[in-house]
Amino acid sequence: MSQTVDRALSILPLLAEGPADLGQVADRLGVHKSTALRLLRTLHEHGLVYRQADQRYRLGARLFALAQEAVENLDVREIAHPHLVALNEKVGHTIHLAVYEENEVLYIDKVESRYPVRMYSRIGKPVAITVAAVAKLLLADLSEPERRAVAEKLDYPAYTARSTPNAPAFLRELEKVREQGWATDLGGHEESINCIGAPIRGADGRVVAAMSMSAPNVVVTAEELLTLLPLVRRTADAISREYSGAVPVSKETPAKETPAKAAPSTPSTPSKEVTP
Amino acid sequence: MSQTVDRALSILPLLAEGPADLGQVADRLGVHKSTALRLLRTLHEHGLVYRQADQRYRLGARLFALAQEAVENLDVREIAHPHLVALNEKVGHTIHLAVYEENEVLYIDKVESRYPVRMYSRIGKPVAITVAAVAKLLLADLSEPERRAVAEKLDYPAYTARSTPNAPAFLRELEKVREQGWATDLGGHEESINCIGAPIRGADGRVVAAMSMSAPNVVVTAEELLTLLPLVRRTADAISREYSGAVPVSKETPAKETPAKAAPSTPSTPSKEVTP
DNA sequence: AATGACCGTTGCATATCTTGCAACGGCGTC
DNA sequence: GACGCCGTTGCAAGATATGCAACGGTCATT
Repeated sequence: MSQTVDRALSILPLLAEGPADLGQVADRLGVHKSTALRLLRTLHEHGLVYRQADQRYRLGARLFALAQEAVENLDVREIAHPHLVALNEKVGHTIHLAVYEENEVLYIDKVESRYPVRMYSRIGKPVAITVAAVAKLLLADLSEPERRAVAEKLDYPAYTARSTPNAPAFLRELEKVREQGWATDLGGHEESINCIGAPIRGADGRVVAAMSMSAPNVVVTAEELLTLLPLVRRTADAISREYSGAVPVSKETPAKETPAKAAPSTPSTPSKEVTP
Repeated sequence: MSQTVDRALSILPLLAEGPADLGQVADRLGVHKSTALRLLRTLHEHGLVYRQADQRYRLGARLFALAQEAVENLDVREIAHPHLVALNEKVGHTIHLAVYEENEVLYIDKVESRYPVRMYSRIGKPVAITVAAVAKLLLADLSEPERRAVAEKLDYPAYTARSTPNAPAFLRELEKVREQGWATDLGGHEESINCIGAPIRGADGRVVAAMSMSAPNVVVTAEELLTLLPLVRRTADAISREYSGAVPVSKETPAKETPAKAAPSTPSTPSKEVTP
């Protein structure tokens, strides 16, 4: 809606591919060099792009800082983190936390496995949306027409033989996840890795986030992993309760029923917070 | 230099403080609501801001993705990472990697301590520039006038009694670091935490990054930590050599076979990730 | 239930701000 | 030494962003 800003912002994904010089940027934007120069200057002043020694432009430092602050403002994350760590310390496997936003599912927290086998995933990375357990959980909560709309638009890459092949299969899977209240990814993304996940719900029952536990076959089989499902679900439920306004329980005593905050229109508690 | 873009980008740090509605954004920008609306729309289309259920705006998902891609395009990081992991596996302490950019020092990689004691730091977070070992190393490499210019502009927060108190003291410290080729932070940021660091140099001898090892007093004393200095310096030197174009030594260095090609414009290896 | 206030949204006319052009200067190459 | 390449700047023309005023919806108040 604003041409100038639109062009300026288009530079960012372009630079994400790698450093580029003025001419390249101008060409790919389809504008005159002088125009590109001025846009880059403005981005530079805001720290979003950085000019390296060879005069080429790269994405800048403030981008990290912004992303960092953004992720820290997500209150689900704040609340969930200690629970995730506790679960990780109990079972040792990798724990992920993810949210759905604007047709994308992305990890917002992760606790690394204690086992030497490392997985590659990163906070901020978009998730393989058609197969990941957390993605299924988050999408399953959408309304039926929404689910269908999303499912139609997706690609269905065949990561493995067990990847979700197409939209109908995906929708069936979402239906199943919706009913049972938990999800799995058994080798759907990487042949040797299984995940189980559970939803985290807000006071109104809507799914606000999803968590999962992942482990490679070489550590535990899928069946063994599934025996941990109750643990995962309990953790997710505990997070849900706390997120919905319940007082954090002191220990692992599932404990006291605290009156859920009934206020439908949550008083605008400014979620202002300061990082030490 | 471009007013429109300037205004649009000013919204981002504003939203980083927390969600805000249209009126607030317009006020703080000093523009009409309709103008703010159009700017926000453009930002929204690019995924940089997200509109949550209560209609307020937040920083968006693409911001993470961009920061992520950006950090992965840093070739120093690519090269250093396996070395950092190896060092961490040997000694168990937390390892950081940082670069200097535009008057800021920021972490671009981190390998967590194996010990239960966690430290507070995050990739992307600006470093406590006046006390951190990595900051000293990076600034020490600047020319004398540059160092002075930077040192004058800085604030010198007294995190602890051992924090660098002022510019002259900082410049002396930088001089010392410059001569000895390594740096420490002994309780300058957190009373109970010590760090030792070493510089990573490019082919031309300039410092391109710095790494450090951190450990709390309760795990090892400062003296014990200092006995690990040779290990840190060797690791840093190994990274420097590889970054300068040398073939990775086959010894304990990770098995990443690459022809001795110094080309820095290496296409980043598509990072495999695993879905929960 | 009706009213009023608030907030986000839209169409439009004005004028501000951006754009492309052409020319300059630095730099490495032929 | 001259040429070509790339980043940079001043300027005029015109496209584009801006503020205004009005609309419509939602929520709180009476």
